[in-house]
Amino acid sequence: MVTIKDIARRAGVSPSVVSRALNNKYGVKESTKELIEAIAKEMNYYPNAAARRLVTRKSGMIGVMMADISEPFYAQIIKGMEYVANQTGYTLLFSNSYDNLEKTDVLQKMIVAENVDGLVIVGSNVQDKNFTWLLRKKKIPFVLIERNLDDENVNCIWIDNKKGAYLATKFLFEKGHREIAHITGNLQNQVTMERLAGYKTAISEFGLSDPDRRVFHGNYVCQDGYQAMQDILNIHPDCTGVFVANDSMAYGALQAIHEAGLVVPRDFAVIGFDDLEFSAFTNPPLTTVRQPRYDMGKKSMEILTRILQGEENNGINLCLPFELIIRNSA
Amino acid sequence: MVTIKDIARRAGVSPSVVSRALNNKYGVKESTKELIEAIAKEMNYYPNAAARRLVTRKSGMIGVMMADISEPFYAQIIKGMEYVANQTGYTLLFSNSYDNLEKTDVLQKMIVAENVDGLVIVGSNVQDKNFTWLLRKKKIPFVLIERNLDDENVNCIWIDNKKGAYLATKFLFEKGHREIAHITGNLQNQVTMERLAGYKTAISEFGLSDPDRRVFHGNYVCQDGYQAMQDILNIHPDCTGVFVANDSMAYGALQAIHEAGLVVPRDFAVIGFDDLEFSAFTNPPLTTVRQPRYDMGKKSMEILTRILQGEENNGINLCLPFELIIRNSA
DNA sequence: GATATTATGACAAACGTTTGTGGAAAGATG
DNA sequence: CATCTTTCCACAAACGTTTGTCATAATATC
Repeated sequence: MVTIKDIARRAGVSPSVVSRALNNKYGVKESTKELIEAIAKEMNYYPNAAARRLVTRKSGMIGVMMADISEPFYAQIIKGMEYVANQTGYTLLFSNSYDNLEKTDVLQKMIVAENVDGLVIVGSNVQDKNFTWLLRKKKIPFVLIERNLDDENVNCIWIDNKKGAYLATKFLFEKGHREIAHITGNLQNQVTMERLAGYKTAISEFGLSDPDRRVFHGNYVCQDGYQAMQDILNIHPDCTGVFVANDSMAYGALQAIHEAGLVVPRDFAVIGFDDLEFSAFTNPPLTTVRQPRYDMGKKSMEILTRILQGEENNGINLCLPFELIIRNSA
Repeated sequence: MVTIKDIARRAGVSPSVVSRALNNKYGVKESTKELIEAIAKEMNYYPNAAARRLVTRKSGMIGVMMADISEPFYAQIIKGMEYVANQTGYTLLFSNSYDNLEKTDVLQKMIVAENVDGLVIVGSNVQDKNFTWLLRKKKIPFVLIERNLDDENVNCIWIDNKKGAYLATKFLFEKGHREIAHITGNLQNQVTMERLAGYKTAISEFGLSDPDRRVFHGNYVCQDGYQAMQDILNIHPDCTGVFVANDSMAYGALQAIHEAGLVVPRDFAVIGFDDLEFSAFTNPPLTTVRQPRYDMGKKSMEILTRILQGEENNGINLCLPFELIIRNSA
């Protein structure tokens, strides 16, 4: 391993000068700085991250917590975050919070063992006061994606799920559907509840039948949408449209409808939520509510880095626009 | 920050004893060990990773390089890797090698700055001797996924792409298709060439027309499959089947066929490669060659950890089985 | 040319661990 | 009781940086 001392020896200076030179600090002659840089490059020197972190008490890492990194929903968010992380030199450290129990320990490790400089948490339930308390005590900035807390000390990036769900349902109504079902996600999830609320508001507003009657539950995966859709077709043969809480479940619903011998959108209308990459390629292409996922990731990192550089304070609350993408499934 | 010294003071022992106690090392009395553990827990102690890494010269991290973490292809691989990483306590450090230029620098950082204990590289072209040289010199074990080098010092996990492609093409032939096209991936990629070779072998063997005539190129994304399929339909109206080098492009192909007013599989047969989660939900569900992606990820980490624990040597060459998944698109 | 000022670099401490070495206390053996 | 082991723990060095302080050399000022 080539260290700062090796370079110092070769350059005939002390290690501290090398450190200052390589970090563009004040107090080293231009010519020796150039010499040192040349030697460092020639010797293929990279500063040891552990040593640097130990003394600076900064890790140069941003922790990213999500339910399950392999969910396609997160792909664009990650890409957005990486885009700015690459520019600013931060390293992203991912961690899955499959269930909430684990989360606390994973978080602790990220915060106190790995010493992350900042944190972005997407879609988790952070009622847990312990958690924000720790972060605040250690003054670690964090931003929540898919959450809208009205705490003016926490940064949030979100979309208006209720309105999105409302408009999706309304779209079905305007297409002439009167018996509209809804497949929800996990009921512990705040987003689920917001979308459900938007659906119910629309149903009530249009004077349709009891809003609770046609609500079916899933957990945001294809298979659940498939199952729920089969139930809907069995229990409510008069149904002609469904608003599905996310695209993955909508895929399953499309298949169930198809297998029942019905044709979308002629016999049954489906509208999803998220606009995953793949939704343009379903058969028929899925009408859905687009979330600006790439932007969500990008903004989250931008906010974080600005706070870390002292250019901005906590308390950003960013509501991003969604967009109704009309394709052929409704 | 609560350090080992704080615990030592509270327990009335020296820091070294605390370290040994917490790491289950020989030489500390059972009762004091229990005392120390209790205090550590009460004070919510987590060892500082930077300090530990600095002295042990081990990072507890495994670097993972892939072209683009947001590609759905990698999701299950990642999940497999995480499954064993969670058990063994390693942390995964991801990095994208969008293009090969960057790769070297990213790798250098991973290896010499972050000090990763091991590396898994999926799908990259590692002809680059510089690269393996550095890893070997530093004795960092690594495993290549989707590669089959006959260097007996490097660990490889792969599937027989040529055979898979051959069987996929053969399947179309047996279904009665005589004019079979192929949409390839990026031609710089070894996997692409293997699948192309399998296709050509089949075409030649069955005495079909010049194998090169119906080969079209894409770059593994939906849009390319869509485009290539349109070209096929225009240029070769006699074509009735296509073997597509991966599922993403097959999705695009399905859509192009559908938009041309043709029905799959009645008018045109499509067979893909990979078996992404989503392929069961296309319309019609996609017939494809399944790669055991979860297993690939899992095995890669298992091999790595065994090597790191000295239980095994380099030179593992693991050929995993693929499987022809017959659905309704062919 | 003497003094004041600035530019440059050397020195050493610190970050929080791990680990080799040695020493004291406790126990075993005769 | 003397000696030999063993058990347990304290001490100190080391890992590769960064950074505050101080010394010297170079330059400027009069």
